[in-house]
Amino acid sequence: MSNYNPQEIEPKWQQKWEADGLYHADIDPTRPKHYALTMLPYPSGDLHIGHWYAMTPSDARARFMRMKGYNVLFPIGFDAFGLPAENAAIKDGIHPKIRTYQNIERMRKQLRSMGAMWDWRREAISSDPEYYKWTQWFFIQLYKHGLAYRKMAPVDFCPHCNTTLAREQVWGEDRHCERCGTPVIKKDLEQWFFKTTAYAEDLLSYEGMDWPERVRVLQTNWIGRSEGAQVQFPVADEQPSVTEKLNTEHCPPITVFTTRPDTLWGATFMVLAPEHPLVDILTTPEHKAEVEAYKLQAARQSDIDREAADKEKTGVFTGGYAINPVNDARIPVWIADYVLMTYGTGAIMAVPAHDERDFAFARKYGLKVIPVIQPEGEPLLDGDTMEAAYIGPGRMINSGPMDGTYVSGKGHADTGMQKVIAWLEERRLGAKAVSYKLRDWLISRQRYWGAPIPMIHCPACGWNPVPESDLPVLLPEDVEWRPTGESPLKLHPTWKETTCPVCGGPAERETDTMDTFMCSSWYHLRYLSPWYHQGPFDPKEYDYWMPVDTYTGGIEHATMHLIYTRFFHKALRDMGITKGREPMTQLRNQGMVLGEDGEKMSKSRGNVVAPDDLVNRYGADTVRAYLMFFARWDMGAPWSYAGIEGTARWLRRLWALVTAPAGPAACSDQTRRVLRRRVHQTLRQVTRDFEQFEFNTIVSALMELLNEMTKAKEAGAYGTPEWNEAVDIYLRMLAPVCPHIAEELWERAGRTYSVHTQSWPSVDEEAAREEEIVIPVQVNGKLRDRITVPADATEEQIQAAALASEAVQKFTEGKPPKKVIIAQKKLVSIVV
RNA sequence: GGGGAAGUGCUGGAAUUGGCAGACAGGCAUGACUUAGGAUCAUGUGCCGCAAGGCGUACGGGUUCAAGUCCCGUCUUCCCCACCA
Repeated sequence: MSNYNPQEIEPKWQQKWEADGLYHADIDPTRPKHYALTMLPYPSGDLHIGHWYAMTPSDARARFMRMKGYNVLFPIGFDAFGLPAENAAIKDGIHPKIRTYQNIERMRKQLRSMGAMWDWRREAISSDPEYYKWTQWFFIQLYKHGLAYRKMAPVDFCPHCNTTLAREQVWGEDRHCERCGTPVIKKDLEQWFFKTTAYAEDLLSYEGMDWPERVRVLQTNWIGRSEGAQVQFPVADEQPSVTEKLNTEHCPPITVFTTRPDTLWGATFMVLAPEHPLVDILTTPEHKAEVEAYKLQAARQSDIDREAADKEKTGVFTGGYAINPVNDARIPVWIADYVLMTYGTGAIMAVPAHDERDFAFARKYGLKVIPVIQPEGEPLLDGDTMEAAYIGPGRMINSGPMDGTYVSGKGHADTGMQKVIAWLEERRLGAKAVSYKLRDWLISRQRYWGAPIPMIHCPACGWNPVPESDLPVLLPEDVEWRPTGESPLKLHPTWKETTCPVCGGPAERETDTMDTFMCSSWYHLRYLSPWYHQGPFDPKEYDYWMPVDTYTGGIEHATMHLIYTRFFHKALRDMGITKGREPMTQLRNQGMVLGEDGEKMSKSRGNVVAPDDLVNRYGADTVRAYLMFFARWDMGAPWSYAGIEGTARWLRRLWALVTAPAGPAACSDQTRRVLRRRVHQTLRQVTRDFEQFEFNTIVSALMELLNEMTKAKEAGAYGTPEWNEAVDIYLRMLAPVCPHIAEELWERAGRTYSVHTQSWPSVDEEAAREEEIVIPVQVNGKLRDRITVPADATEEQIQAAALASEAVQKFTEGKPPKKVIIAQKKLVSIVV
């Protein structure tokens, strides 16, 4: 008998599986398919324990599904474009391409050490020209369908990374860069956007999707749908300045979005965002200086400063007036930075009596407060003496024709509200409207290491896409990296020079590259056929494998990648490129492995756990099993070196139990029956836990069964048919968790290669059934005894046995029971 | 300020969803084997109590024969969003 030596058996089996193509997934119409996808890694250099934590249970689940009879596709690749490689290049001069592909080579080796069932033939790398050719092609499709457009926009800009950031890449109260932690600044740039907002409504539906509630809530809040009305407020007093500036008699009305049209009669002033286009027109000469100063200050102010103001509202009067369309009241127009140009229409009607922010502003600047919603059973509200805005339900007052209408207050689009909207629509003063917080996706990045945006600008013909036959637009390799804030492609002497695809005249390429979330929005499609050249994917492969059945990854992508990829799928679907409502049917998120100190792992803290070291010391199987065992997968936990010993011990004991010889079989029928029962009970639980992604209890159930088997072996069960079945089923259950030791022991047990092509055993319910059951007996809610009865005992028999118990009689003190409850044969409860 | 998740031994965590709280591990203690052990095995390990027994799932109430699980309130921690009209 040899000792368990993972360093010997693991590479051996990995090589054999690879050589045999054991994990190749090919179209097979005779079997149901299962597309198991785990989020692809960024090639940072070394595989992190977090990658193991995310990927090995996903692999185990994919293996389980395969044994269940599914044709399982479990692919892998690299999200290889991105900032870190380029930032490193600026620092040490190593070309991002060289570094990235070196890292990929290194990480491939590390990934292989997991023993996962990846089909490496389907590997896709987003920085390969054959890959980003299609990323560019998708951009052009989106452009052609009006979903990509260019506009000047104030963007968040990281002065350290020298690039723009999407809204979701700006983190924290100090609004710092997701990658480097530097506080971001605002900058005005011409940028490319995708119209994600066109799909806001579609993205809010999760019909038919098995996604965690948590992710759905995060996405729903992120999309931020509000119902209300748009209302036009005409500008009052056509001033000479207005007609002059506009060259027309009439100034356009100020349009506002409100969720409280029922409070329209209480609108006593208006507030525009400082950037609002009507500000200049409305501002009177005597207020011009003040308004200009405020605008300048607001523009200069970073968002940090706005926060630091501790929500103290500031603003200035423009001197202009608007007319409240419902009651013709002449109301002043102010500007204030608490109104955001990026939400709604960039202008609000202020109803201080019923909105907290407007109330604070009105009190600060002495503006009128008119209550229009009266809470029932309360003294009449008085605008001069109110101490806070009233946002609750009540009846409309001071509202002319609407007086007496009941409304439910903030956040309720009730019938009262509908009535007001209908009234507005009848008079063409406004209309029902929906507003979203979601903004269009800014995809331009002023960086080198990304997919070039395939657009050409011609002085005569404007912007046009690169002809599809010219794709890919290749990244030049001879570039310089300088932290200038401009794309290195712009500084390249010749790269941007090209000809216009329309007129043939001299033209310039777009020098920005695409946000890497663009690359990762469709990688699950490239995996289908990375060898395919006629399109982004082979439709045959698509029709067989899509949609993704199980998608696993971190929750941090809830409002980024997971929204983008859904948008992408839906946009492509409407172009006839993809099919179905959604790209990923089921989603499961793992938690995070923290350092031993309970803090997030980081090099600077020195609490990083290197999986390579663990594999060298314990073997991949132990690391896999421990990562599944030591925490609830969806929760994560701090790492513990102490805990892994227990898992290592378990596999050593298993090895010894299966490989050590034993005497001839000589054991009771009872021992054999009990062994078989335990095996099938464990199988039942493990099957259920795999289905529900509860990996920690899979391992603990296998540990328990090993303890039972050890006892059975001591009782002489070795060599019996029950023993052989136990080993057989045990190794099959172990195979998804610890593929190497399962394969080795399977071979040593004399079974045919490979354990991984075996089917998942089915539970023999008859064998799993208990013959006798132990039922706890409570008297007045307190546990007093346990009785043992045959499993098929009737409730009457159980009750009789319970009442006959000495311990029970002692506590009932001879009194007749008032009530006896037998709960699903699990417990007897006696009340006296 | 809004939304969400969680709170169980010394530690990680179980509890088949209202039915024996603490499975399985780690740690610790005692013992065995050993020149040695980052090896192995055995036993014990929620708290109080000599015991009978009592008490125990953040805290306070409630529903129920029965509550870690359901309801109401409070506290703590973490995550996300945050002037969103």
